[in-house]
Amino acid sequence: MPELPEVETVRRGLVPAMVGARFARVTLRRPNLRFPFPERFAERLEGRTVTDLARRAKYLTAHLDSGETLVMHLGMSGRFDVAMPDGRNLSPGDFYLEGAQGVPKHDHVVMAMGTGATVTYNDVRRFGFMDLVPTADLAASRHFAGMGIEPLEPGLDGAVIARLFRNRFTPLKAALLDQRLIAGLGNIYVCEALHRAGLHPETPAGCLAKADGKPTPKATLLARTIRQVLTEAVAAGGSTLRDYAHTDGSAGAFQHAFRVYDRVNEPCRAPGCGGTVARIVQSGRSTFFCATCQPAFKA
DNA sequence: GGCAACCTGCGA
DNA sequence: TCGCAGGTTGCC
Repeated sequence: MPELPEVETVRRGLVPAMVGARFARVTLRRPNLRFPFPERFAERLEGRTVTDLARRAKYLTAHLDSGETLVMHLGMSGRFDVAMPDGRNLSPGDFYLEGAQGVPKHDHVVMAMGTGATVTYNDVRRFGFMDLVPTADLAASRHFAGMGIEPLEPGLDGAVIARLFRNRFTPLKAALLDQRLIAGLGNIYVCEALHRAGLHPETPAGCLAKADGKPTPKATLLARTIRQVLTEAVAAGGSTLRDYAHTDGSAGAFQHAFRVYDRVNEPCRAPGCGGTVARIVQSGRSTFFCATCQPAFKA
């Protein structure tokens, strides 16, 4: 469940259980997720204290007092179950449905903290991964080298979009999904941001830059709608889709605010539009848009 | 650039 | 049974 707002929601849910806490016991239920776990993974965590839990794009980074950083990515279906010592369950972002036998399937990593809290990583499809990197090398690591701008940090504006997209013929949809340009957007929020900006997803990305490289008004608008949709989604606790249950009120709610995503053949939610949401496939993935709000680009 | 691959589950 | 799913990678 992993675009920027969901990962940020997870981060906030993990902070009370992890920051300042020591790993007492780390149990791996299998040798790998998407990649093998690092050498001596559990031993390198056990006894170490988490000094800070941050997010970069869709990655979580837990800084340890050992000088290493635990890097975590949720892939498509990764999530955390957080059991606090007082019995509260803070599982952030979403919740898995308990299996028929009441045993959660796909619990791959169990982290027992010295405080008594237990943090369990669950990932049905195992596209997520964990890694340990020297904190000093983090920015240059394979995970973060070449990563694009953080969209909610100050700086993403029309001029940046124009500079990043200038001379590119790739469709806007693909350009916005390219983590080397802007890092943190995924399928949902790209569709939503393009809709709010009134931009057709097949528009060549370079169309947002004028001949002199300056931003078009649409570039400025897109920068604004990206930040707007992400900010609203973070405030809503992210989006929770289909197969996840809402159990204690902290699951995401932004899916109710989708204007186009996963709404093919339903009415466009733009005020007074009256159009119908369409679905196309771009680089193998669904794109949802409203042809009325987002007309094909004309040069 | 696109596209299949990684893996599992769900709904049509 | 097939198609589809919030991501990323590596190979055309």
